[in-house]
Amino acid sequence: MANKVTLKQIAQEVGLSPSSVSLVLNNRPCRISEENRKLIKEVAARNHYVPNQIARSLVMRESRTLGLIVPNIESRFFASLAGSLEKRCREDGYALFITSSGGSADDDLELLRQLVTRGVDGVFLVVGDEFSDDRALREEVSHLPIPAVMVDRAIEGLECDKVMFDHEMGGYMATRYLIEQGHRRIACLVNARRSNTGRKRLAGYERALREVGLPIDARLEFESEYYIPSAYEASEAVLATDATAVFASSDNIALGLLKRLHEMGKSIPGDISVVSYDNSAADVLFEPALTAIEQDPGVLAEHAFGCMSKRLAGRGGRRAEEVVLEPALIVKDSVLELTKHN
Amino acid sequence: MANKVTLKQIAQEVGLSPSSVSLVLNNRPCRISEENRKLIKEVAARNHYVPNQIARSLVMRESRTLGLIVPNIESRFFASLAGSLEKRCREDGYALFITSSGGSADDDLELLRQLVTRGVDGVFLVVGDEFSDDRALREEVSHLPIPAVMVDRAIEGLECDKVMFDHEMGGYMATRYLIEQGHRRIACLVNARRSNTGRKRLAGYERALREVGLPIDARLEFESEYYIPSAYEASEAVLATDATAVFASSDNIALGLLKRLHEMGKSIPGDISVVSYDNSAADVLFEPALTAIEQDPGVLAEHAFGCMSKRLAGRGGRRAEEVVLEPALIVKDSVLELTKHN
DNA sequence: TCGTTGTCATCAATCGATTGCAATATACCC
DNA sequence: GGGTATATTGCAATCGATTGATGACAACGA
Repeated sequence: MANKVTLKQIAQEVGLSPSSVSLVLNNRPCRISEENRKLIKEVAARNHYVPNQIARSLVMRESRTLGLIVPNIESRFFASLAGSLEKRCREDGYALFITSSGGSADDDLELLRQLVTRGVDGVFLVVGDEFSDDRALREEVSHLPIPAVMVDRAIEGLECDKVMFDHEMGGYMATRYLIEQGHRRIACLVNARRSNTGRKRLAGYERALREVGLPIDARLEFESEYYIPSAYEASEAVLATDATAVFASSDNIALGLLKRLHEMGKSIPGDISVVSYDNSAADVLFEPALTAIEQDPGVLAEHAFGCMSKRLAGRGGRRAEEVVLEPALIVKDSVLELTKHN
Repeated sequence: MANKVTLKQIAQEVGLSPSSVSLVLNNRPCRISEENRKLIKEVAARNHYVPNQIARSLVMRESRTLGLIVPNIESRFFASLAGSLEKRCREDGYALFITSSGGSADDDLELLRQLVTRGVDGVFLVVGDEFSDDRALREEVSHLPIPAVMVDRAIEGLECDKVMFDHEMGGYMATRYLIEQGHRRIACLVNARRSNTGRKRLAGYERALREVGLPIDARLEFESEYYIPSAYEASEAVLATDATAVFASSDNIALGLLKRLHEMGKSIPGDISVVSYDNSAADVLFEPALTAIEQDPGVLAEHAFGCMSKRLAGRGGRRAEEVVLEPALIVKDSVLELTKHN
């Protein structure tokens, strides 16, 4: 374990002042003899000198570092988002610090503070979906000294750049598609109690039904958290209905459902049709391949970075920007077309 | 977007010196009147004062922050490792900065520098598996001014704490199990060309065969990257052999294999048995459930943090510590027991 | 000899916090 | 009232780098 080498030490060794060393190593326009330049660079290299960014950003007031807070890095969707975002940041010379909060507003707040006080130039926030008490978090975000972009989900009523897919539209598209395929009794399995996105997807589901005059039947609306076991538990009740199709509002929910279906010896789409959400596990073999509403994390990342970039360049407008992206329906093999004899 | 508030400003507002404010806000033992204490805290709160960690760690020379570099955060295994590690760090009051390199040694190096110069107190490295040119990286790691712990994989010949599962043992266990189930023609699909771990797993596979006197047949050893499409491509050749079982040296490889198997109408384990690796997608429905060698990322994280913790406390030995963990065989339904009539 | 120009390099302030030591004010004691 | 304790608070250096302002010195012309 080597010691940290400082500018001053390098300066001492070459017999010049710290200023000169700094100037040379940063390739600033300055009048230092070619001879000394070489010497400085050589000594710096030999000593494995790396400038202390902490000291540097203290005076420069920028770190070319961005932060990201996701609720759970172990989720495929967020992992993918984080991956895309990091690549994008790096392209522009920013490092991205990815943090995972566990989903509670308190942890979110703590991480946000950590990032801010560590001098990131901006933060991407995937927070505020769960209905934990987020007043403190909201307060903090609204007083942030750096730009923030909310991604995928938002804290309600907060003036802040937002980039997200239209969850209501996604729910609508999924349901609409099932209707078009001749389904009339369509159940849904959503996380409406604890998630804004879940609520919106549910709203879309209901709008699609309403639009064609189908009844909104509370007995067909089921609740599940965004975790496989939760959906697995909830699925039994779903299967006890007379629904011919289910709209599962996330991949994990679909996976839980599938597991239960499989155990009960039901086949898809023979016994029941399924439309899933996210499509984030599309590369994994499913039997059958799941028809799903896709929201590409890469696209989300691209737009989020765009917003951030503008703000960082001071080109952001006074008002918050709101980017709403349209999800896509990816048709595969999990929906049966019913002959229409309703 | 609020302005950043500094100690000095708070001091000015309360009419005391910055030192006093610092002392009070950090709850240092000092003799400041109760009255002023209250005043300071109130003003600080009202102004949303958050200490600038950058300035602070400059003088304190510690940031209570750790860094992690993984090759690809989108991989389930690394995502899970990152998640576990972050939780563990937080328990001890450390924030973890997760970065994802993309797998090239150059990017690893760049990220490592970023982390170090940003003042993390230590780094966890999941690097050095791919055979890119890692001389510079190795050089850098060996001159690091902070503790480093290599996790899951290591740069060969580098004196540095290491925590990893015994990959050779994993390959051995998988193959041994297949042999015990009566298989004699056992193929393997590994990433031996570009991965140390792959090489070791292959070595384990060969040891198991050798141990029972089975021939090591190069025609049964196939190469695949750790990505689904790569395995998918390679799988056709595997299926053209007379193997009754395949050892797939990662979950992704197994998934690619399964996809191809499925397309060819082959059933598992009826037509061919499969043992996979990682078991990181265990919660996902596979048909059938995959028998696999499991290496729990949580365990890896726990030990890695343990090493780091020791180093940070100065309790680390002079020599590097090396923790080798034994993987576990998780038996499920993808292996057929053959009646022994070899 | 003085002034001018040009070249090479350094000074010193600054970023925002921490902290050992010094300083001031008040109280207390004989 | 003189002197010591004690309670409060401030000074100034420090961490490691950046940068606008300045200085030193040589060569050259008049």
